[in-house]
Amino acid sequence: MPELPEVETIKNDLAPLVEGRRFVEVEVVEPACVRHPSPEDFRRGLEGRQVLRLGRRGKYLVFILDGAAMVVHLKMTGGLFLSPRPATRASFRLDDGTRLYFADRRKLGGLWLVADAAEVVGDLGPEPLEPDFTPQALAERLRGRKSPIKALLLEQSLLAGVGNMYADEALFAAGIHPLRRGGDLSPQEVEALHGAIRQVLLTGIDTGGASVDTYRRPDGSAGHTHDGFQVAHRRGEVCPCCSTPIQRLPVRGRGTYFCPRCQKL
DNA sequence: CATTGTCCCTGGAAGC
DNA sequence: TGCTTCCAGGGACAAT
Repeated sequence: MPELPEVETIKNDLAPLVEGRRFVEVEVVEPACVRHPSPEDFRRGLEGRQVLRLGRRGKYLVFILDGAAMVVHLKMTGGLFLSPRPATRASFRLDDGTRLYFADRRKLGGLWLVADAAEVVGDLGPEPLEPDFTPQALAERLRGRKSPIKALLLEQSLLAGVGNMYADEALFAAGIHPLRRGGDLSPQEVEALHGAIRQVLLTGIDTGGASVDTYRRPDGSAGHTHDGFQVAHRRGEVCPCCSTPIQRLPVRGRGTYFCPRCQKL
């Protein structure tokens, strides 16, 4: 399930292959995956367009083109690959013969072709790895919020790019119970959480992303981040710090893993 | 605006 | 064994 580190890894893998290249042929296999404009206009609008830069905003991958942007969201099971894959929903050929395949088993992901990427990613919160994401900025966004901190960390308008796995890892690293009210965290706890968020995301990028489900890098290889997970998706295992069994509890319908001893309510 | 619930989608797991 | 049901969860959207 691609979150910020997985999308960043895909971006870093693909950037040297696509930057400066031109789309020469686009095939839409599953029209429903094209969110804007119509599949036919998407194909026509993309062909001939040059990729100036490959970027990322939150969990969105952004192809910055000459006069437009193609935005990709992988949701749960989407991926971009350099060779044919099962469940390919769209494919792209570049002017040097490179091919890209957008595959997505569950069809939840989407593609957009827009004049300005902000039309799709405009409502996202701050980038957690940018300098403007400070402990104070996080505290300000949590102020007055009564929802469980776990639910708030998943709000992309509050903070861009954190998903279920990294939210659990960050809360564990900060020693904060997932059901604590966001607005009730002390300044010290907010600072610890801020540092933990950045640390787990940077570790994720360093280790190629977490292949707990269908996530693979563009060349088909798996990431290694999940090998280092402390609690996320470790159902039935024990806390690496105190050996207490890891608990799983649904928070707003999302499976949440934590250590009841290291993360007290 | 804040909060909560529903829906989309498919394959693997669990249950009968 | 074979069938049915449940569940995973990002995020848009609707309801309150």
